[in-house]
Amino acid sequence: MDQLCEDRYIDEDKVRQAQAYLVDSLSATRLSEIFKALSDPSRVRIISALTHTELCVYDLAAALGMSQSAVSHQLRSLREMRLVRYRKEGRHVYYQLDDEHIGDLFRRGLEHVEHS
Amino acid sequence: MDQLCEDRYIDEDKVRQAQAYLVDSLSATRLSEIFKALSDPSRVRIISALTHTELCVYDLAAALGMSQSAVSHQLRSLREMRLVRYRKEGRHVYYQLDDEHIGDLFRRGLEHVEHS
DNA sequence: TGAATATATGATCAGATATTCATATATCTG
DNA sequence: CAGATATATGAATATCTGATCATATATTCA
Repeated sequence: MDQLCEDRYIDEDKVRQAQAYLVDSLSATRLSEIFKALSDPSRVRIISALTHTELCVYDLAAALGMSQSAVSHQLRSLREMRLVRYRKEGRHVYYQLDDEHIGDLFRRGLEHVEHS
Repeated sequence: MDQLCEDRYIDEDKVRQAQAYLVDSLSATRLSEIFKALSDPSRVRIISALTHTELCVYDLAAALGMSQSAVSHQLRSLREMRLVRYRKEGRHVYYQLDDEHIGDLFRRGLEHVEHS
């Protein structure tokens, strides 16, 4: 009864129908994490720089006008999200994109930005 | 001279080449804002609920298991980003997606999540 | 080995964000 | 008009985030 009263004003059918299409919580979280990777201007620029070539950290920082430390911290996140991978060559660490999906999303997002 | 010394260890050519492909700051910011819209699990679930039908605020809240207030605050952001639009019908406000790009990015992101 | 170079990381801090709570506004209904 | 319903919003708060600074680790080279 209390249950009914609490829910009295909700359109149960619409709610159930919406829930049927709703992504589950785990997928929602994973999805949000992918988009979070591209939700910061610095990371967008890092990703864009890496869409055409690999770069070592300091060249990347120089190209972006960011500090080495800031870039390194962001690369750490991107690494943990498995969006970039690296290879070491002497003192240098060269980064490149590791996830074709990200490049894809990046390009599609960019199209949208450019067409509006 | 100082200039040269500061830049001594950077691969100028690589940096210039990377900069040629870099998105400009404005595009990077716009792009990051689009992705930021989908960078939170609650908003992902709101967007997913609205991909198939319009919903009024309380039904949306009920479907998501969120408070009316929390949903309303998020809808405000989504409104300001022009990602959703609404129509009023009596006391109810029905929301739907306003940006075909978002639905597109959402679906593509979801594919990636489901295939990995 | 010691100095120079390249990158990573911990601490810190300012600003952003998401939620809750209380309340305001608006609409409908009797 | 008064009460009920539906949504919006401001304040407060806890958490997250991104940058900086200082410093640690690792590699090369003289």
